[in-house]
Amino acid sequence: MGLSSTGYVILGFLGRRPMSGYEIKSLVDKSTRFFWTASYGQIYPELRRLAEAGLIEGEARPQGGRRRTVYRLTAAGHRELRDWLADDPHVLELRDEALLKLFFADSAGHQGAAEILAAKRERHLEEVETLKAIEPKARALPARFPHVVVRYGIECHQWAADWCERVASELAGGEEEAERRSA
Amino acid sequence: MGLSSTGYVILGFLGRRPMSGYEIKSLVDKSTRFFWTASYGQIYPELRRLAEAGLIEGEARPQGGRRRTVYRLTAAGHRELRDWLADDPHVLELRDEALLKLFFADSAGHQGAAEILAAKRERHLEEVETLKAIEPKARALPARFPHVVVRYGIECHQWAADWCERVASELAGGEEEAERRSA
DNA sequence: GCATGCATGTAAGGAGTTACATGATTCA
DNA sequence: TGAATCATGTAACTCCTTACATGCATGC
Repeated sequence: MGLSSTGYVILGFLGRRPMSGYEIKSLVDKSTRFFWTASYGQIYPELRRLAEAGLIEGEARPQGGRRRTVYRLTAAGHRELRDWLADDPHVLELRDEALLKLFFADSAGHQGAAEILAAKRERHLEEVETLKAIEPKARALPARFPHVVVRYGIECHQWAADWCERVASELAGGEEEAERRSA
Repeated sequence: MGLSSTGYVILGFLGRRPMSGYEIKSLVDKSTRFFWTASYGQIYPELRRLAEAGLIEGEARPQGGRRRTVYRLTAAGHRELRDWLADDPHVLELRDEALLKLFFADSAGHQGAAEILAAKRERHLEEVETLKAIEPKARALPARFPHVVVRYGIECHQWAADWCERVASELAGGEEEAERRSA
């Protein structure tokens, strides 16, 4: 079928229960954003395309005078979601500016390298804190896997933070030696 | 100065030694692509912009009848590189389709979830193999940090593969229990 | 002679973000 | 009354990839 990646996020959320585009966006911001983002500029046009393709159905559900459209999966949408889940995942991309800087850290001096590592560590620890704040909510959900994924995030960022600390002390040890040699 | 992200990759490589756009691209493909990609469509226009901004200088260095331009950092380019390395890194983005599927795995059944975990594990192990093949070359480099970063990649993907295995067996244990209950 | 690698580039298009515009409702 | 939240949407823009075009050099 060749849906956009955002299309599958939408199908995934609608697989749980019917909801509006706005609600999908706020759930994305609270959950999948750590490994898969989506903006209004993608979500609303994609909702229209999915409806045209017959994978979802919209129903007007105004709240007072505030217009609102709630979407649900059709039978075809359920099939599409299941097929996608059964396919081998392909996208696995990382964009890590700290790692890029570390890669070029020979041009930064050993003080510079230490700062890059410290900043990277700090950043991962912030992510750990953010995810730990979310964790209880994920655990309370009727669905089981959101919590599994949150735990992945916590453990992964903690691992990365620990790696930074470990490498920083290895580097500091090596530097002391180098200083003795050059002294 | 507000360079594009590709601009800094170029400055980083030129910080080691002068080289052509083609060589930058092939080095990116062999090294930074695991956490920072760049295509010809970005590199060649960016080389021109960097030259216009006075951060790099191109010199014609044909090989026989084959035209070739080798770029080097100017003093301003060195400064720009050092300033960028000293700035706090900002971009840290992950796009992991397997994690997205796992997040929605409640719609996939426990067999489906097990398959997602197995596929994710397999993928991380492939990355480990790819990076292990590169590692000796990185270690042999005069620069020290490329090797540090390759080790990060190997250890990180190995950690992720192990996590998948651990969670898969937790899930399998839980499923046996659930089957006993429903039997 | 042909495949592979070196080398430079562009055009088209897809993906995604940001900013903006609009307007209702809720709650302090 | 004003801020925050709910709700939908678009326009402009950036970033980036893919595919293509060109042509020389090297080694089998």
